[in-house]
Amino acid sequence: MKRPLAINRIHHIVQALEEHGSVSVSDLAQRFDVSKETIRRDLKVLSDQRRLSLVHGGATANLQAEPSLSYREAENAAGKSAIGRKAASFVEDSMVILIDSGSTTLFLAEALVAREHLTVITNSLPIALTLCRTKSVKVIMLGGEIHANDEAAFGVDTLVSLKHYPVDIAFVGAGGISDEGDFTDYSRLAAEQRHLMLQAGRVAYVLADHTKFERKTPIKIMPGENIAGLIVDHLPQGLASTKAAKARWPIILA
Amino acid sequence: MKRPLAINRIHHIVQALEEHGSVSVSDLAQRFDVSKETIRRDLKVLSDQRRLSLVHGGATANLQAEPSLSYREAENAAGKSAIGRKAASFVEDSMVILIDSGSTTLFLAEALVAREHLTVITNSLPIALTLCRTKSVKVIMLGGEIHANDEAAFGVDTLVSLKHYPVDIAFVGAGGISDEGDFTDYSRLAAEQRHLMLQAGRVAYVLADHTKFERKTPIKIMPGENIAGLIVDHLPQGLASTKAAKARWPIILA
DNA sequence: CATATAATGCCACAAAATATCACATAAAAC
DNA sequence: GTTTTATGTGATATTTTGTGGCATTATATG
Repeated sequence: MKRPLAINRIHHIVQALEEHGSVSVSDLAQRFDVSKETIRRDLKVLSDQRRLSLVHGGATANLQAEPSLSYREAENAAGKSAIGRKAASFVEDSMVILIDSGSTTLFLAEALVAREHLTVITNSLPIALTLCRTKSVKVIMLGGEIHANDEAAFGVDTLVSLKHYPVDIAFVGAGGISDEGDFTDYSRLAAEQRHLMLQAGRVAYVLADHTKFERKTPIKIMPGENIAGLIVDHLPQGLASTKAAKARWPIILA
Repeated sequence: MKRPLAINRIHHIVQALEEHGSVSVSDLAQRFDVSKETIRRDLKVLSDQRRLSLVHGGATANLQAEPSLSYREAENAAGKSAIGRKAASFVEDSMVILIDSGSTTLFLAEALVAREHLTVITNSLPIALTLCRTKSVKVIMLGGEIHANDEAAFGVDTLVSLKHYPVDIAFVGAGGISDEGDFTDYSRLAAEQRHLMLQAGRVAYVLADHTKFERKTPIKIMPGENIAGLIVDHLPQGLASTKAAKARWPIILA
């Protein structure tokens, strides 16, 4: 039996996506007279290439206009919110705290809006904006090059400014957690910056929701001696990263 | 058998929300021919994503994600918008430009969102956020203490960072214009910072709408030799400040 | 202001559509 | 001929949706 070329399907799917904004598995299966499973595999390939986003029943075009941070804010919002509130419970009035960029830490910032006499140092634009509008929290923005995905500053300027502030508690995020229990990041610069942020606080907490235990990013964030705990929403069972993290850090469940 | 893609509903809901500002559960249920419970679940998802706010019977657009309500409701928005567009016309691709904080300069930033290969240095949180979301403009944030009223960074950190960047054009605001035609500001620090911002550019433009000619603020911003013009929406007649400014600076009408 | 009434929201469960996975098979490549 | 790749199939798991009962909220009416 002759087999139609798969590349034609792929091409057609991309075209249909541009035309209609979304495609459905059943429609495509019927149109090309192949099984739905095959279409799903095609869509998975395109999804891995970031050319579309999978949704139940099909796929949808990647919207460029949608800010990536807001998108990440979307996934596991409940868990991240709980982590934010838990982290906020360690903060007392008149403290100087450092808040790293990220979707999870943004929830921490939101949990702090009612506080008074607080000084917050951050490299995140949305966190700075959220807290400065409260008028009761003093905000210091760390400058530097803005990474669009994080909506936050990274770079030499950031690292230099960081040194000038005495920080009571540092709240730092992570890109992922390795099988050895190390916190990891996607770039050397980000990992170095997070390392120095951890060092900057008298004590430091790492904020990570459960999805981070399955996410592997290539660079290790060197930990400091002052890590008081890893705040998570819950621990995924049966993962090497979970087991290693439990052995290495005090786990704080939100 | 075949089920319409849920993502299309979501897209339509978001679109209807942008168009009308609010949506109702019953209308949506009828339009898509699904149960009201399904619509409620859709709205719940969007609510978790902070893309709308639930209200009894439907949902309303969420303005919280907008850059800044205060800026959007700025007085003389039309005039400031014209100034912003005029200022943007001096900017060419691949330039490095400095944009000061303020409501007028925010309109300049919005006029630049479609540009490519541009580097923008700013101390303003909403400007940085607006431009970094374009993904085609490189943004460098000047750090420092955030002043809540300006939603922008001021201070030693800001001044120090400023020195490291070679700026083609500096666009600077002003708190007011004195009877001698000098630009003035609220505080010594802000005036000093604006002075250095003016100096930082090969050329500099001052952005001020007509209301500034009647506004007197106490501290003089020392001007540099490189001021290429004062961009205004229109000149109020019969004021000492207008006459003096016309004599001292090239006036550019937006 | 209190109460009645209708509309809306919430929850739990069941049914249907869809997704996932392991495995079998046929085509293509070597 | 063997290996690799693509596709189909069926069992099982997950997600989505609708329904009905009950709680809550809005609106009208007295």
